[in-house]
Amino acid sequence: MEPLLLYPDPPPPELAQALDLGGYPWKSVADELNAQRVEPDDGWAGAIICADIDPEGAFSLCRALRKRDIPLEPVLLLVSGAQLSDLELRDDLFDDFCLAPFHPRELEARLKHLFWRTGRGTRPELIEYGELVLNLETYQAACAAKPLDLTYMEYELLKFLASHPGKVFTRETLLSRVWGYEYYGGARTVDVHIRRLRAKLGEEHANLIQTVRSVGYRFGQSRWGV
Amino acid sequence: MEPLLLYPDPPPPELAQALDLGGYPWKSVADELNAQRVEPDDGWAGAIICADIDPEGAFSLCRALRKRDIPLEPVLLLVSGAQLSDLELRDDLFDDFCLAPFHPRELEARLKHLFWRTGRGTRPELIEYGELVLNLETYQAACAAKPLDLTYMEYELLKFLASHPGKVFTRETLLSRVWGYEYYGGARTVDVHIRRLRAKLGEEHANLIQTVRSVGYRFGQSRWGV
DNA sequence: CCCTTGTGTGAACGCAGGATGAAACGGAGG
DNA sequence: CCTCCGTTTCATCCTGCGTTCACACAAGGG
Repeated sequence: MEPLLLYPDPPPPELAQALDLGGYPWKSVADELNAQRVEPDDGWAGAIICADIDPEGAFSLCRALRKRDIPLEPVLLLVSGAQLSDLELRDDLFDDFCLAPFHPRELEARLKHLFWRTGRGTRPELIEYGELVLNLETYQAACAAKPLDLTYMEYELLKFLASHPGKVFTRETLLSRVWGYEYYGGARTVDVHIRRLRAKLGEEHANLIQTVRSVGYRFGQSRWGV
Repeated sequence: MEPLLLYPDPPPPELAQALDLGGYPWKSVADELNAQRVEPDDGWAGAIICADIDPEGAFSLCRALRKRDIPLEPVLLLVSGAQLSDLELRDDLFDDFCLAPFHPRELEARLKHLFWRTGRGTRPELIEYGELVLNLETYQAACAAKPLDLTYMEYELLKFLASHPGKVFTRETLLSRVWGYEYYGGARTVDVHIRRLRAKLGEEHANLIQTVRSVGYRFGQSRWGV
């Protein structure tokens, strides 16, 4: 995901913290010139402008962002309660605003709704390990940029293993955690699914799933290296 | 100025008071039927839906308002902090939201900004995906420049799927989001509608809707391709 | 070296979940 | 009241895939 543009530089610590916790990358800038210089190749994902410290600079930056050939959006404004009445005259400079001090979850909800409105969609939930990527929303998996056609149980098994890399699971544990607690069937079922997963991962990545003899299976490298 | 639609009936006293002080006329309604009965000749100016008391009724009213021939907008949602995480999947049901308890001036600022925004018609009236086009204003659909004759439920289902391309939905989710929360019927109903959609899309585009076995259905491809 | 134990391999079975066809239901309009 | 059309439900068929087995192979221990 492209980073968000933040103003001022440095941004308020609680803002930076909220974005970091939410997993949103960001860069802070001091003015429009600075913004152009550090702009990533793919452009900004949006902007969060903090207007309660330096309103003048904030609004002038908003104006500059909007005057670009491709206006930067969405723009989320952080304002204090005392500034609410000033917003009316600047409706065109921002897409949404949030009262400071804000609750991190309100900020995230506003970001998500803004991204939805502006058509950028929300970030998909992903599990990544090396070249392997699992998209939890679309139930799709890919390895080395090549999509894997996994069945339901294969996907669930791989998802469970990949979300605990390095950890060894016995067949019984896998059966109870992936198949369900009340499951009662042969433990060799796990073997077969592991086999099919390895086959679909391809020879090159089959070693992502390792056998730990007389114990079970492990995804990825152990912490001590192999 | 036309009145605002308020929910529930009676509305929270602090909401009514804030609007009265701001000089905004309003009428409160108990449901969509009620809303149609007391609707003024010139229509509503917008809606403020309080969702922290009765979320079910609130969201179902939102949906009804959006499904009108001329969707009611703007819709401002009042939510409690605990509901923030629920908003993500209902992005299409409202235009802005405000945390309760709210400051009267924040509410007014949001209203003003909403009126400004909607006055310029920023709401997307088209959904496009590949050769498929949905015109939300005329309730018409076309695929490969050929018009599709869809029934109401078919259109609603396709609209919902196409506005979340790539994402997988279970039948239960589809029933609750497209048919409505209070819907209680067999899940196979979804299958039949999917079948008809695929048939009307034609053999060439039937694969726009994919079956994810033992999970549900997905519209379109993910960004990795198939 | 054999024996035991544990895992990889190939193939077959059987069932659940989805597709399909058709009939019943219900509301709107004439 | 009847008819039409959209929706829902039911019954049936079919396929994918999860499960199981039998066997071959590898590892480790005495």
